[in-house]
Amino acid sequence: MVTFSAENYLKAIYHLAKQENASVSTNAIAQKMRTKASSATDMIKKLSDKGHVEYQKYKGVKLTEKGRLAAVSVIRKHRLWEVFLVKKLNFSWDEVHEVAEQLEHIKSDKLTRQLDAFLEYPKEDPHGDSIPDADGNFHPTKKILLAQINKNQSCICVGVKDSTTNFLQYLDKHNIALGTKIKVISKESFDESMTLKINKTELAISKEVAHNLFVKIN
Amino acid sequence: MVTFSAENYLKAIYHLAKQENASVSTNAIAQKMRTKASSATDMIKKLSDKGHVEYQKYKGVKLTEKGRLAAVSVIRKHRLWEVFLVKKLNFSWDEVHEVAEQLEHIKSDKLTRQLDAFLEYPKEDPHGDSIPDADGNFHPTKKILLAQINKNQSCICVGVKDSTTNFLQYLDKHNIALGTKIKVISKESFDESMTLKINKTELAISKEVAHNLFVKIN
DNA sequence: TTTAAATTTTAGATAAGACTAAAAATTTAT
DNA sequence: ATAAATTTTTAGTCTTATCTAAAATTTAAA
Repeated sequence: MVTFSAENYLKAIYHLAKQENASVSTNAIAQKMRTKASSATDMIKKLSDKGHVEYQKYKGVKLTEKGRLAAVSVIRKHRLWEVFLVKKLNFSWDEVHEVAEQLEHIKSDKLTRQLDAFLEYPKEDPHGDSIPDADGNFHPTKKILLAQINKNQSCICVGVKDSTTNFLQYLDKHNIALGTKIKVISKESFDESMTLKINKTELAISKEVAHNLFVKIN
Repeated sequence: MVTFSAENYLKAIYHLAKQENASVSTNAIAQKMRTKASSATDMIKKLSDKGHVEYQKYKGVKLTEKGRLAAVSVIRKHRLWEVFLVKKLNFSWDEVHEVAEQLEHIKSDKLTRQLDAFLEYPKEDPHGDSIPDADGNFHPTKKILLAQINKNQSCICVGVKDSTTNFLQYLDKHNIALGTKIKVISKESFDESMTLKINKTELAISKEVAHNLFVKIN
């Protein structure tokens, strides 16, 4: 049985590795986990003993396939729960993370499977991040920043980069939510501002907004 | 912060105390928690230090109001999650307990509140047990055994006492589920068997069935 | 390339929760 | 009422996860 703490370390290592096969340093792990390097070393040894990471003293760690699967399983659960919280329990985007951090550790394959079905097999979480399937495979993430959408192109809001209450309230006020269809009417190259069409209404947005909203095409 | 383990002990003490104000012995707690008496003593001291129980050496413990509220809060969450699992995720009655044992420890008032609303404020869990409200008050449980229903009286199935797969499959086969309306057509005093009417169909059941099905009147 | 700085590991402590074995207190039985 | 049995507590050990301080190693700089 993998402990909650071990699962969190695996997740941290997974996120830090980003590009497959990169080695992650003890310090980086400690920072991400908000602990001390010595604590990270301790846990690394345990993970290594259990075959979740490949470890060479002073050289950092790499996830094994077993470790990667364990990490991705936690990420899958985290993201499914986030969808549940937003879609079914009316949580806002910025409230879900803390609760999902707890829910992601619940151990029950049936629960995960049924939750996935109940949510109708979502492909992305409320931040626009791809949800891995039960086998640990990712559907490639299609999310890009709104700033990268061309003139006259349409897209769908899938998440936010900045999830401060401030920004979320701004979005709320202008009727931008998860799934909202957005069409880019014009782009100003000098200040990177944009004009959008949202439900027949035009909206002028700044560079800041365009760079903090994730969308997907189609 | 109350640990998972402390929450489980509080729950155990609550269930063991049954009638308010009864003192619970160390051994009883240890048995219920499937640990040793010495472990129970250790935890009792911690709970006492934190004001969750009143403790006198060799005399057992009583929950304080603070302890009672903590226990009831866990029970509330447990039962709400059970309803969720059965009603929304198609779990059967006997599969929910293990998972609910994990989910009951998730800490988020908003989660509990919204889950309650999402489930439309259920009053009973799938076993027919009353779900305490957010202030720790119970709506009195109305569940009784089917065996206690009089001839010509109608009732609604709210839970099972015996939750073996065998029994659940029997119920399934005869179209008895949570919420099924049951009318008692006749009762045999010599073997305590009964004849029921379920959706226009008559069904003869044995004493064993009558004593393992919980129902409520009205 | 040798010293200085940063990183990583080890050693030794602490706290939570559990255990065993033994001591203390309470009950039960004779 | 005293011995025997049972219950409860204490004392000491173990594991997991954390910490601090010090030692070892690697990296960077002069």
